[in-house]
Amino acid sequence: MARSNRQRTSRRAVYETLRRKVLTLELPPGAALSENELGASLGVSRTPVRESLILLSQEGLVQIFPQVGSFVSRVDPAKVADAQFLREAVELAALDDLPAELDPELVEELRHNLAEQRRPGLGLEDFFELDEAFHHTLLRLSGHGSAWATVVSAKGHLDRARRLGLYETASPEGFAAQHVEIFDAVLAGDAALVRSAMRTHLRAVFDDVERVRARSPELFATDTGSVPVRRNVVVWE
Amino acid sequence: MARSNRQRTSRRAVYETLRRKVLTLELPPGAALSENELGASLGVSRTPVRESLILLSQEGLVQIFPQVGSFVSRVDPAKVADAQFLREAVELAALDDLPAELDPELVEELRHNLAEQRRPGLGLEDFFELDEAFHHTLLRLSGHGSAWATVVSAKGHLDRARRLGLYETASPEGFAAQHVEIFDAVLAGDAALVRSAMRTHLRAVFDDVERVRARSPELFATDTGSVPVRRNVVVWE
DNA sequence: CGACCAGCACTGGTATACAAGCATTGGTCG
DNA sequence: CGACCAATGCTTGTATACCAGTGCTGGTCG
Repeated sequence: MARSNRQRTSRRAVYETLRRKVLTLELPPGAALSENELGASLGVSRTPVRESLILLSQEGLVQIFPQVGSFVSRVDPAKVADAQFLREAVELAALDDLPAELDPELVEELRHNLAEQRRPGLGLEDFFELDEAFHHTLLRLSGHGSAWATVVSAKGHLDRARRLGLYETASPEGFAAQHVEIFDAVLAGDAALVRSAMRTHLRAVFDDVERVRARSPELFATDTGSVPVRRNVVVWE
Repeated sequence: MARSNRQRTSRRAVYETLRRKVLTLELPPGAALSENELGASLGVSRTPVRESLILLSQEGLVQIFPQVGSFVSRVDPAKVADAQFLREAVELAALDDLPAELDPELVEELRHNLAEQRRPGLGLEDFFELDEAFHHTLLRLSGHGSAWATVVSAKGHLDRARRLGLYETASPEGFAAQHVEIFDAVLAGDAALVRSAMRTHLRAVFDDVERVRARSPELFATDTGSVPVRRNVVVWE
């Protein structure tokens, strides 16, 4: 008898909330995160908050300085590059490994996803969700869907940077078109074309990040080892 | 002014101890992990133990069932395959990305490492350490050394399985020879040869795991969702 | 004898109390 | 006026107390 593994513990809720807020920049890079404050504002004690921060810290989204404070990590260009490299490696390897017969259900899912992406008046957050699902489904298509989890946890830095990029450029249409290009190449079974289309797509995302960096350097880390000052520079509000 | 980021908190010590014990199979798959017992045996309270277990659980090395118990994860073949896939993707992509001029310092490090691997009377644990360092240095050679951290945290399952394999076959010599082969191909700058040698090597590791599985099925998971019984079946002892 | 059921012991989840350490800040002293 | 320094309030780290829920177990009742 399989038991529901879903834990609706308060730690899980806090973790997901905080992670979302960090990724959506609602908690901007550099913001101070006090366990006490967060607990009070979320209506729980320090314990679940603290445990969530530890998890986020392992993902690199939060930095914890003992006896000093916890802070939302600044976007580290080196880590963004790492995430980019890892993601590209995994996604390209997966596409190299596509089966001869594609799962029609997943293909239909992709088709529907792409249609949604082109829906007029689509919100930015909605586009991100569809984008995530698109890439995840591509991985599932090659039978390596569960590797997505690792990619996700590694690409936190990349995601924040991408979001910054889209907030500025505000044109998901170009990316959506690239998605279609990839999808068509997959359907055509043209491995080389799939590879180059995906690589172009992912590199475009990366270039976007670099543009943002030139404009908003304060969100990016310079020295990862340095300890930020306490309360003065806090962006929190 | 850069501050020492090294935290020598008790949580860190507990985490590293537990992780090592899980990876070396000193805590075998399926073993029950009581926060109270562990705390008592390590001389700390539940808190650092608990936080360590949460971290290990995020890595997939431990499973936590609320109000039931925490257990060392059984080796999940699907996760082993995932780790294998991810590792292969990353390492091959890195080797595709080698610079024209190799860092002579790293090359020397690799040469020294390989010499150590062939030292007679080498212990199994020592070989593992060298093996890790070898692959990590290869990544550094391509400038993607920091991506290794993600690979490490994802390949926990793979490592345990590999260890099982080496305990049985007990012949690191074959793997050491493959390492030399890869290294020589890198020096020669033969990208295609590098790729095939590395792929052969990693696949050999994976096949080893499958052999072990046939012999010791009790260490492997069948249904990841099922909750193990409490104290009876415990392998601990 | 067997099925059932209530109590019990143990689990992890959460809240709280205390400890150790850092940074700011305001005052004092040279 | 400036450098120094100690008090103070904040931080995270750790220990402990309590809670809700689970599986086992032994006794009871049919």
